[in-house]
Amino acid sequence: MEDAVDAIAKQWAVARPDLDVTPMSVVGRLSRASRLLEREIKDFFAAHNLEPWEFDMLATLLRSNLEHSMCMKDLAGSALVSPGALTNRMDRLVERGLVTRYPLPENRRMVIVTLTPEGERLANDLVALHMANEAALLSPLTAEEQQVLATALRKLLVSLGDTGR
Amino acid sequence: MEDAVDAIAKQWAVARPDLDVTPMSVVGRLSRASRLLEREIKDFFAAHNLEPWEFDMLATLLRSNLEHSMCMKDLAGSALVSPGALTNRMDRLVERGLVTRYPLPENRRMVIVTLTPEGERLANDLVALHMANEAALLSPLTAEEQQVLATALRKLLVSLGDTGR
DNA sequence: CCCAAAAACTTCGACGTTGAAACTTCGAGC
DNA sequence: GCTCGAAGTTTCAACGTCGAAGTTTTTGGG
Repeated sequence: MEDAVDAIAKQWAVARPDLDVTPMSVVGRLSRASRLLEREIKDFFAAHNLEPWEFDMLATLLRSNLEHSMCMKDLAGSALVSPGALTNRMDRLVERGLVTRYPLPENRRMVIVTLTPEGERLANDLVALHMANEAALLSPLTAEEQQVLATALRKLLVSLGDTGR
Repeated sequence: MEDAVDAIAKQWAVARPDLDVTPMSVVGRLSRASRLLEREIKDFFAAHNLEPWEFDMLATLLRSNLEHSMCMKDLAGSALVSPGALTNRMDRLVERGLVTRYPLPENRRMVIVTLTPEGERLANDLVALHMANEAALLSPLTAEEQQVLATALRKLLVSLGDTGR
């Protein structure tokens, strides 16, 4: 079956037959799939009165295995956002009572963010539901297809420098 | 080799061994890869004094094969953005002299956007360079790996309803 | 010691997007 | 012919992001 990117490729074949549009058939699909999945995920979290980025931050802290704490810099790197955006995000989570934020005594340049009990409970409850929702979104693909996707994307990510440090 | 998502999966294995995080290993990689590719592409267009969305709009018009014209609604659908965002984008492209915009005489509800000669020239010049840049970004993957990626993503996109109409 | 550079975070203005409300134009039924 | 609803676009406020400049704290060489 055809998707929107196939339609686009056909148009290029007429408008610019000299071009090889293979790269776009990968990059374009990556971009569109990511965009559409984010929409679905946003709807899912909206049903739980949460923004996707809010869950993302809580889940990152939950899995950190260090008293559910991280410094701002590592949180920003993990979420692929700028430091300024991170400050803004944490302002809101502190306000909602889901995390605490205070300077590290040994090095007061650093600010440590920690899950509150309420934040921890919320993250623990939602992570399972979130995985189930993602599994449902991917269910049209077989397990092998998902595996192949993950393997190819891992190689691409490594080449883009996304090696968790 | 390991990527950032592998590191995240390992953390979950400690924090929540009851969870199957396979879905995240696909969705997470899709999201990160898309994000990182967009960064690279943004840098590429910045070197040509253009925003990625500006090129996206020009290229969409260029390949439309209908006098390089489209109505606002179809442009918004093609770019996966809201109608309000489309109005904003076209305001800027008109201002830069890259497109014209006027109501369709037969149905004055519709607004038709058309490439100017300058917009057409710019799009034609950049599309080839853009494809070459994308090809370079994907070059760590073999042709077969790229093919496998495209095929799996097509299936996913169709299941998400992204069938160019 | 001291001063300069580096590191971590915050602040701030510019920008683009979303989503809802408003506006205009068209079409279908009475 | 009117009217009501639908379709296409624009407007607008709220929101989140980026990137650069600014602040505070730490480190290291002289």
